[in-house]
Amino acid sequence: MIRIYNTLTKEKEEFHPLEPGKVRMYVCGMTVYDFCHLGHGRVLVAFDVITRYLRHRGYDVHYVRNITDIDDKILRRADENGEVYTDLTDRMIHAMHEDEARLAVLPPSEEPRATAFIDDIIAMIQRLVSTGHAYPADNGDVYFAVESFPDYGKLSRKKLDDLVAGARVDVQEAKRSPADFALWKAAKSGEVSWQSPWGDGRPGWHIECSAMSTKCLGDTFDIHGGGPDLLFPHHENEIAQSECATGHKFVHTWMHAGAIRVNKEKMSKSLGNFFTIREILEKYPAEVVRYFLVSSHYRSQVDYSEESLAEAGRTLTKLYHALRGLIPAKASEVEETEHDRRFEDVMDDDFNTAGAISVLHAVAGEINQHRRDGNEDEASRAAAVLVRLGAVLGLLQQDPEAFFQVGGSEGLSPKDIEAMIQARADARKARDFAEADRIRDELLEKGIILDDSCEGTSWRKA
RNA sequence: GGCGCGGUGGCAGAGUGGUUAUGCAGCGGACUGCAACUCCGUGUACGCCGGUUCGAUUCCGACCCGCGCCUCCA
Repeated sequence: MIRIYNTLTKEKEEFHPLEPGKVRMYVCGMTVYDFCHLGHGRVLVAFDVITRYLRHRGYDVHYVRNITDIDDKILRRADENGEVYTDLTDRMIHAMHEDEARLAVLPPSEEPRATAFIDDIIAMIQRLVSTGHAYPADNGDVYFAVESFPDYGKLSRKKLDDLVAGARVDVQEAKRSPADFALWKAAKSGEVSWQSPWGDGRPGWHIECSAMSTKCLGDTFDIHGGGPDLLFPHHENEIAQSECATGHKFVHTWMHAGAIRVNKEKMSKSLGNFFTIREILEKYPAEVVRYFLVSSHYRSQVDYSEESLAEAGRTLTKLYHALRGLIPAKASEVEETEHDRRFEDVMDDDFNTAGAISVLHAVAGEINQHRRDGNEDEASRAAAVLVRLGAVLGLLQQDPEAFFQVGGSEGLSPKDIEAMIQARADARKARDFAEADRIRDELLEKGIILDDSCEGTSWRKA
């Protein structure tokens, strides 16, 4: 039985999808005006693992992750760059797909874009206007009337009075209440716009997710996820719009990832302390970054640091060492082990990936023991277990040699390295250990570590 | 100020009312020509103070500290 922490109820609940065996999940994706940073990466990887695990447990998962490709920030950035906004969004969507692929994030089942759903967005706003939950204002915008929805604040636990009193919200003459938010924004001259009953304009920030999720998954669906900073106001507003428009409960389980921090502060656009995924991937192998993300629970805050990434690299190296030189048995031919059961036990508990990784280490230890005992057959069966459990976390799917030797060495081709290894082997055979060690040291200086074994010598990047 | 989350061994990070997390680093041993890899062994960790209990790191209360949201941000 899978249990999931639901932000709406603030409790871990047994997970029962609305339709047995089927999971309908929506995750807020990117607003595409810049490269993805590690915070985006965390959400991408977290929900990728969740999807993989739900499928592993036999659910048919329909995973929708949107792209918001029209918005103030996009228009501003395109303007700064002096380009058509669609050129910017096309470029960023392409970059995002590259980042995802490198992090081994599987594509969602559907990836709807806001600009392809303008008709649905307008239809939803019309429904809200006609039922009195929204109103066109004098400035040409259409606003959601927050006070028309008594449940407003149920997700973020905020009281409307506090929000208004806080006065941090955008004070707008045109709004009836300061907490009201825009569903439709009137176009300024020269801006991209779509026709609507309220004049030319474009959607406000939150409505696109309500329209797309409802269109793709129905009025009510199982899981809605996203980053921690979307909880308010974005998700709160989505609930208000959707429940008022459809008259049904919007989402059963709300899931929010924890923040990535840098020096104890949240990594964020506004603080400017963010590292883009591609920046990080210049310094660390993608799987190491993924391992780092998966090694803590998806809801906990996690500090990004060079040291943490380095440690993740050392640890992942150890796991691949267990697989190196082994041909894993066919996973389908290896029956369920107690490791599989333990893995499911911990993952069933709100996707405890940290616990799951400890199972991976237990399996690796078992492989190494079998190998040491010369029990190749058992080792290859255990390797199959390691690879199949790794797959659920999106780890350990590479050929170990590819992992160890990624990129080769500066100035040395794999061929050069092999030649030096052979020269060292000859020296060792002649018991010229000074020469053998000289060669090993020379390679080490160039970032190559040698591992001897009874089958010969293999190398890896330091 | 309001709402919420958290403080676990040198570090990272799970978990539990009484029994081993796991990983990295360290130390001792085995293996090795020497290393690396691997294996074996090795650490009286649960912010502070009360309470409940036969027993609390785990439950309850207060306190201290850190973080997040309350405004665009994943």
